[in-house]
Amino acid sequence: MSKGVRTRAAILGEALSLMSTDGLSGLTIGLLAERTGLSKSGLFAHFGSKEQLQVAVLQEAQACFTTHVIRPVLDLPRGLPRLEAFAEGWWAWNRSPPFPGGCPIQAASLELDDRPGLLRDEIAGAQRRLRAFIRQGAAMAVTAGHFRPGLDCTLFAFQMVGIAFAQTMTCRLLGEPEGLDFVRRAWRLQVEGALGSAHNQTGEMNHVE
Amino acid sequence: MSKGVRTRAAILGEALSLMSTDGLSGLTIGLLAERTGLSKSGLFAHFGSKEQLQVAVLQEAQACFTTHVIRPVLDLPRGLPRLEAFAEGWWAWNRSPPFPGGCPIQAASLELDDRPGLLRDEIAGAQRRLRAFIRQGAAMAVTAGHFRPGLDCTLFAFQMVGIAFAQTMTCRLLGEPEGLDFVRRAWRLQVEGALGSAHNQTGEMNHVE
DNA sequence: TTGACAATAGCACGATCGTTCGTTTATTTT
DNA sequence: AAAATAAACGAACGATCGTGCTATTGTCAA
Repeated sequence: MSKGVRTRAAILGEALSLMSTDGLSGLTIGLLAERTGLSKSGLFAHFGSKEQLQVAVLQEAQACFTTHVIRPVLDLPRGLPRLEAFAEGWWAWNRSPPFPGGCPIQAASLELDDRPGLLRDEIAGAQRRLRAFIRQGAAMAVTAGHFRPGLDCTLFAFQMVGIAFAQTMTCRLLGEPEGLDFVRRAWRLQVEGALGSAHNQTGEMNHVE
Repeated sequence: MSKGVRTRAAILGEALSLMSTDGLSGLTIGLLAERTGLSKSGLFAHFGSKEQLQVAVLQEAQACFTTHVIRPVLDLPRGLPRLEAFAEGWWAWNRSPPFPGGCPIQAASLELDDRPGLLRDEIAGAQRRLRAFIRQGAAMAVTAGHFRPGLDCTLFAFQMVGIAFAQTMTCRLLGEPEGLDFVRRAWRLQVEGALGSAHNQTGEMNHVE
């Protein structure tokens, strides 16, 4: 591993921290150079432009998410077990990601949604891949007989994304300690609504007399 | 209405548009002065500091939301009718608010969640009030017998906020035209899960044989 | 160990940032 | 209409922004 890639990695790590608290627009070359102990121009040479730096940071954020949340659950059996583990891992990531601030991808999603360009394409791709992962996870649960046939897995992914956003708002913006409870209960309701008919007798939602 | 308040209102209107596309951090005094046809210093004098300008813009955004979404539904009967109308109004607001970009409050919620200060307090207050409105709306539906007794109205609000965020991501970032369908179906599932037992026989979720 | 090359520093640039100040122009009140 | 006050301007400030250059330093293979 040559010197170049090593410092580049260090820069990206520091950039992730900075971006998690100050957002993509708060990620400034001067500030980043100061925190990494490099000169502005020395740091700049690694990326060639601000936009390429931003793209690199977004990709680094995705890689970090994959390492911390996605990869660990791939060892688990397909279907509900993997999906449940992923959910728990995701909630943990959202509450306390390996950065001082919140999840950079979530923040960037709302920051960039009205500004077409390379950056929005990058973040949109990330969100599409995440949704596809959830959708496929739900589909596996259907195949395995955990979830009922005919479940709309795309809608399932949509709902799960919503829970994640609501969690960030509750836990980070409002700082409510019981936020994680709501997340788990909302998720439980969603899962119970998707279960096969064999398991559909339990849960808060069923008040059929 | 004196001259001062009139131009101040014009400034805030333009500021809302600018903020909806470029975020709070993209709301710059120079740019705003250019768009309103004022000089930088002339505009600046209206607020005294950048932070006070930002606070004023956040408050203006709340007032706008109240006018467009909250107030119209207060004429409707309490309980489910009002709640349903609010939902439809909110989805419409999220998809196409009266600004060129997306909902500024949603964007600011994720932009500011890690930066304590006046601005975060302002936006956190806005979100708390919104949640309280939803919670009370659900509570009225319980009182009216539309929703089942014992419904957790706080959780209900949490879930609804999640749907709204997921909608913004789907419709604005990903640009999927069918996004509104998912919103409505997710909302329908949530409502059906909250109905009183008299209505609980219908809907996608019930596959009890 | 030296020569080739990658990595970093230093400096300067035009632009824009938020902010202050003194002045001038509009508006309102007397 | 004149006096008093409010509103807007123009110019400048130090700071920082992203981005070019030209050196200088460091790293790695021959």
